[in-house]
Amino acid sequence: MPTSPPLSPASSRRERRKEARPGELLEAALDLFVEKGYAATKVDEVATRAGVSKGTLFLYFPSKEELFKAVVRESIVGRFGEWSQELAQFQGSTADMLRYSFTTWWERIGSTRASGMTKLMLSEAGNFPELTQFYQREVIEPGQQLIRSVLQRGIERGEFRTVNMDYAVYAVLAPMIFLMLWKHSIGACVPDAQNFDPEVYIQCQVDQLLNGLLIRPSPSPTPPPV
Amino acid sequence: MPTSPPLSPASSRRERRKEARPGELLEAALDLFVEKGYAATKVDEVATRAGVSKGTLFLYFPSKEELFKAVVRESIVGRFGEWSQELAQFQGSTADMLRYSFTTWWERIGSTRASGMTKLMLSEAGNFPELTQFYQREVIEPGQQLIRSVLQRGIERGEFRTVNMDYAVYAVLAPMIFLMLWKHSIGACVPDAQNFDPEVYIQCQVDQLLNGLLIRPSPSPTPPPV
Amino acid sequence: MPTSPPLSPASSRRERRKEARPGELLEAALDLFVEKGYAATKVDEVATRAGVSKGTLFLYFPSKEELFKAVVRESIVGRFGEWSQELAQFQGSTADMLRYSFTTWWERIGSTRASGMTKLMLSEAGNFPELTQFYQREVIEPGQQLIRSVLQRGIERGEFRTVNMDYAVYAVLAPMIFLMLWKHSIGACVPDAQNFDPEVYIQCQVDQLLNGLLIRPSPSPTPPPV
Amino acid sequence: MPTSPPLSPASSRRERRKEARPGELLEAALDLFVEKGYAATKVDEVATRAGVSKGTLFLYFPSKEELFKAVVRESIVGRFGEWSQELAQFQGSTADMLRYSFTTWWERIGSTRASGMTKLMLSEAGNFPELTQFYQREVIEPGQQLIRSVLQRGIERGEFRTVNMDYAVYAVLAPMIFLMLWKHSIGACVPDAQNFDPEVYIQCQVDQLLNGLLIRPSPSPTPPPV
DNA sequence: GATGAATGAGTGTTCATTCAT
DNA sequence: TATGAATGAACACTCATTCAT
Repeated sequence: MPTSPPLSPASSRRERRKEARPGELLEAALDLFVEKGYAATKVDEVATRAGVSKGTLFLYFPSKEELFKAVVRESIVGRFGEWSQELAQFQGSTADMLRYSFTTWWERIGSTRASGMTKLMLSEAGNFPELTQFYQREVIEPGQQLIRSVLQRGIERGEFRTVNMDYAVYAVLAPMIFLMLWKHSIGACVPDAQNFDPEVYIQCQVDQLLNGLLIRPSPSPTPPPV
Repeated sequence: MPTSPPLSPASSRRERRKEARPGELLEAALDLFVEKGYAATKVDEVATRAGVSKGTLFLYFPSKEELFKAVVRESIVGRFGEWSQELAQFQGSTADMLRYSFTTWWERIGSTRASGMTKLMLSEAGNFPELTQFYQREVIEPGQQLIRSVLQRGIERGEFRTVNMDYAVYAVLAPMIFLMLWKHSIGACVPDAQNFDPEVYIQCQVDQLLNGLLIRPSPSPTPPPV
Repeated sequence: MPTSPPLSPASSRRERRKEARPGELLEAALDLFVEKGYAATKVDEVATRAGVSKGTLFLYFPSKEELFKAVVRESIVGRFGEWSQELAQFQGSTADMLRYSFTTWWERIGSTRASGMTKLMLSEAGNFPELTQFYQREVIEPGQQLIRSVLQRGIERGEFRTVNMDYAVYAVLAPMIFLMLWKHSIGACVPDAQNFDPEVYIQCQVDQLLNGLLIRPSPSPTPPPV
Repeated sequence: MPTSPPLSPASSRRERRKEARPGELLEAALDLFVEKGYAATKVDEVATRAGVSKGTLFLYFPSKEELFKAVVRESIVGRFGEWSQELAQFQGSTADMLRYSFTTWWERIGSTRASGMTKLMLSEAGNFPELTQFYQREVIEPGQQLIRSVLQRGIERGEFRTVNMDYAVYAVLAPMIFLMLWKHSIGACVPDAQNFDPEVYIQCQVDQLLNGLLIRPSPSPTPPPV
């Protein structure tokens, strides 16, 4: 080819951008879906925010619905594997382990945009049943498994009471889900709810989770070593 | 004509229907909003389900948005007064009181369609800022107050630990919100989540709430009388 | 009849009102049609302003269109007969006669609601062809005839130039129509057009009509008596 | 293929259409607005007549109201500049100048569809207050200024009587407005009004405007040179 | 006669999706 | 590959008209 080869950085930038297109679109879509919900998000807006035309969006995603599904799939944290390993190697009391779990969850998920995704997923579950099942399979189930393993450890090591495992999981899950939901609904709208501090919330929830409400003879937050 | 005369004119079919219209429409709207979400619910469908024409709906509600607001108001607001009185007169331990609160909440709200509206309200919060503030003011705030009063009683009577009240409220609220959310999202889509029993869930949550996870010297769920 | 005869004024009032219904409706309709035009006037509003229900309106007028036609027909001033007689007996110069015509037209038509009717008729002419023809026959034609007779008198008495009668009529008509139109369009919207005085306008138009723009040797507004 | 290649890409059918769209839509809208009035004109019909779909119309005009405004702006505004210059350079008597003004007005506005828009604008003035003010500012005011300048010239050169300028303007304006109104209302509906010749009308109006009705010593249409 | 609840065809407007360039 | 002009099916909402009471 006698024409000039793509030496110019502009050209390479373009190439890079080209490959990055779907990612940029997913980013933009994630933001908007989280911010406004599925129906209120316009593909036009997604494309514009991603810096491409509406037509281009449909080059990569055959429909708005597929775009949404892709966003959910893409933004799902597949980090349960490493997380699981991390916890497997955890040294120390299970109470500390639980506390650590909550803290790292907040750092890695709760405080990031991924939490918005979860809220969105839960909100739209009814309209995307297959997606919901996918989500259940890929996120919920592994997540619950992780929680279960922590609880199991606590029980086996004689630190935790022997609770009904099937439902105890929710005692751990609920505060997390609640926090994600709250942040993206009431918390984002009602101004005087702004002096709600997520990190304090988490500390209180863990404390509550471990110690319960009732006065106990030995009031130490962490139980005495057996 | 010897046949029964229309004794009470108010009981004529037309008249009765007229008075019932708003209620029937709210019923239909409640069903559909809960089932499909705000955007996916068409006013046509609401009207049809209520057995009237589209025009009639607009006779009673000036817009879809107002219809939604009316459903929210109707389906959630207003029972806090009697509830509050009920609890004020409660005899017995605060643990029992808490258990009672959860149970009646489930009977009156959690297990009804109102829970679907709560889920929807939280999902759509961002799209209806004024409604969200109304909801915060009329529902959330009174609800939290109720919870607070129970916790306060427990602490004052020496039954509960002295916890950070501002955040302890969420330890009670979160399981409820979670349950409503769960029922209407994952729970409604994932078939094998069907062996999830809300009543067991509630019992477990209350138990957990009171006793915490950690082993305690006296393992009785309700503490021995001091 | 043992029941009380309708002696009460309330009853007679009602009866009177009943007979007056169509008139009240026409009044209200005239006001609203003039104010907002045909399309922007809602039958609901007409009925409400007339103090009856929408259904009642349709008892007297089979459709909005017929109501409009009735309004036009009703509000037409059938006073051309007496007017014609009045002018036939006029003593004095035809210039004075013209001036008198303008003045009385303003008093009887131009300054009254009837002028709004004319504006309305002209605005909606295209959408009500049959009505327009009726209007032409009942209003325009007699009106032009009246103007023609004045001009004719002026010419025959040697006061007016011999002008093309078919078109000279419009020189008299145009200022009147213009005034009616202006009042109800620009004049009603543009605030700074408020220092427009219709009576001065009329005086100027008559003066102009008689004397023209060009300088003339004898500059007296009214010509010297022959 | 030996057939002519698309030499200029801009001339491709699609491209050319694109650029022509707003114009075609304005044309169609102008026709329909003039023919049926604002309310009776359906955007569907406008689009169809312009050969596009309804959606396309909203690509170029955000609402029916804006379309209407655009038609008004397009069809009437903007020729005052050149007109003003033309008249400033006019040589000859002011009577001739006035006659010339009427003639060119008829050629450029009166006889075109723009006159229909003027009529519509005046009819709908009350329903579009902001548009009416715009119209007043952009059309009426400059137009009156033009007329005023002609009259001023006549007076200053000693050709015209010293008339009340504020109202004399209407003596020139009224015949024009009347003609536009007449053409599109009575004139378009009443068949026997068809032997009304606008050009004769204009000649007569100018003659009348200059000479008035009254007999004058020197009956020459144009005054003798001073 | 009078009501006003009910209707449903019709209207402006939106927006995901297509496709010629 | 990327564009953006074009589409048309849908939707919320209106309002003249009907009719049981």
